[in-house]
Amino acid sequence: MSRQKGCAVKAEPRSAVDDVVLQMRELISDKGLTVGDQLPTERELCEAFGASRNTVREAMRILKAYGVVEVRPKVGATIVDNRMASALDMFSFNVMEISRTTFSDIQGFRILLEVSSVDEIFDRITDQDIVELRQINAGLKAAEGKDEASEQDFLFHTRLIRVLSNKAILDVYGLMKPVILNIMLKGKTRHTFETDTFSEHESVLDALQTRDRLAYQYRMKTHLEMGYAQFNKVERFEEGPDAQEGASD
Amino acid sequence: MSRQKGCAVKAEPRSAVDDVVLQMRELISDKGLTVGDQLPTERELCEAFGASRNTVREAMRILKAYGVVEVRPKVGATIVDNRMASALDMFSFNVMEISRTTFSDIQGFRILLEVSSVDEIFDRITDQDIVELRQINAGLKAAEGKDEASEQDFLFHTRLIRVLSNKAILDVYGLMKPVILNIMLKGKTRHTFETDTFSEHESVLDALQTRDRLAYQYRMKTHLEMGYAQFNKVERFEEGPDAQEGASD
DNA sequence: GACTCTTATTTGTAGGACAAATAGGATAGT
DNA sequence: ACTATCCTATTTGTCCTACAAATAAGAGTC
Repeated sequence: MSRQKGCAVKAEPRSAVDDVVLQMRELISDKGLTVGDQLPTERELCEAFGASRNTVREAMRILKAYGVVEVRPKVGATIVDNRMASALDMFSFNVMEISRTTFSDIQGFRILLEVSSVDEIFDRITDQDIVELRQINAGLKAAEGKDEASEQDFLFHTRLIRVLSNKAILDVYGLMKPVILNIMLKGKTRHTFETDTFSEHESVLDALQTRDRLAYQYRMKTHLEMGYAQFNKVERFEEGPDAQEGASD
Repeated sequence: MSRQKGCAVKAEPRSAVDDVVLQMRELISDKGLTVGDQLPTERELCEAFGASRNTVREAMRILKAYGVVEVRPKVGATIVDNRMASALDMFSFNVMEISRTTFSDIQGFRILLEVSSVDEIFDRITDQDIVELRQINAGLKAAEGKDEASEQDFLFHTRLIRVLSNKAILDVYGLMKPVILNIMLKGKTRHTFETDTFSEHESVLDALQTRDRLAYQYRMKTHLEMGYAQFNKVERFEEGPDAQEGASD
């Protein structure tokens, strides 16, 4: 009933939810809130904006979808910046788009990211990182089946990428996960993971540990191309593995 | 009271709203719905998914925020594709400083992609590519305003990336477009584009033409870091060499 | 047959209730 | 005195009902 509320100043025929979103944006910039800061509780926002809780919640959903806030029970809304991840997610709506992308593109992308970033990686990697990478690789060797092994394989590479401390790249990796897992599984057996993949990873880690750039680049590139070669051998140009895809991410 | 998570399909500890979003995505891809098609009414979705209307509405808000659906009273939800506009909107949020990390991440990503891919680029680039790149750069110089100039700037870099013939990388570039445009616009004037940016591009092209790898890498890296420096100059927040609180997550 | 009006349906908003999660204080044990 | 555990108050998550606003479709009128 009190739908007409005090906003007579600029009472556009905007929806109440959009109105609240706008007021929240103003609140954020007016108070100079940044990442890590908290927003008022839902009920406080209701009072402040003269809107019902439903309306405030729908507005909050928009901000969440934008990757601008994160909400936890009891704690409330915290300002974050996950917009890149949100953007990727919203464009992954056509999962088919990226899935149909030829596998070789993804693999070429990975070679670029993991091999060419050698300088950054060497600058940043710590002994602790290498310890954890070896643990993950041990987990790969101990994996029960192909699926678990490929998960560990993927984890190994994302853990490596993580040392770049670049969330955008990590997000992209997450987006490509379904495709990458597919590549990893193609033409491999559990035994392959346990032997070849494992030792390839180990040799990469050795190069990392001794800070041997050339060895790292050569071994990592060979490793990645190996997987791709395996893939080509089996698949040969066939396409369409979307049947069993579950998007577990 | 019927909050017992009726979906026994795969009862993950996901929120009900996220669950509905997922089911809607499945519905869309299962039925092969595309732009212009209608979704069932809210109440039908409630029944279909066993969720309350509020939950369905919040899920719908997410899809709306993603620019995937459009809702009109009485008519219902129509599938659209305004994702690019939504992306732009969500990155227009940066009245706040929350973008610093994102910006540096993206810029680091670009350096990795455009500088480190030098071998691939040199292998593949043709004279025709360089001709077109010079045309685009001429367009940059002739641009009317900042916005048009930044578009040309972006086009220049995507055209360069295009020679990699890697759709995955190109797609990722497309996704990052809103952020990249933002970076380009920060601390630049139309004049800056016309002089500095233009000549930096030209020197990069010269290096490409003469196949001078070192010069290419140096110039491109400098060019990209220049943009980032401009950005920092405006923000005026970066002090220490690396104040990374990269405690992961 | 064309126009206007009513109606039924659907979305938009409000407000209340309860469950679930949890931060922070209260309490008990050593 | 200090730690560990439990309790409570607060906050988000979900469901429900009710009504207003918008509007497509059909009924009624000229």
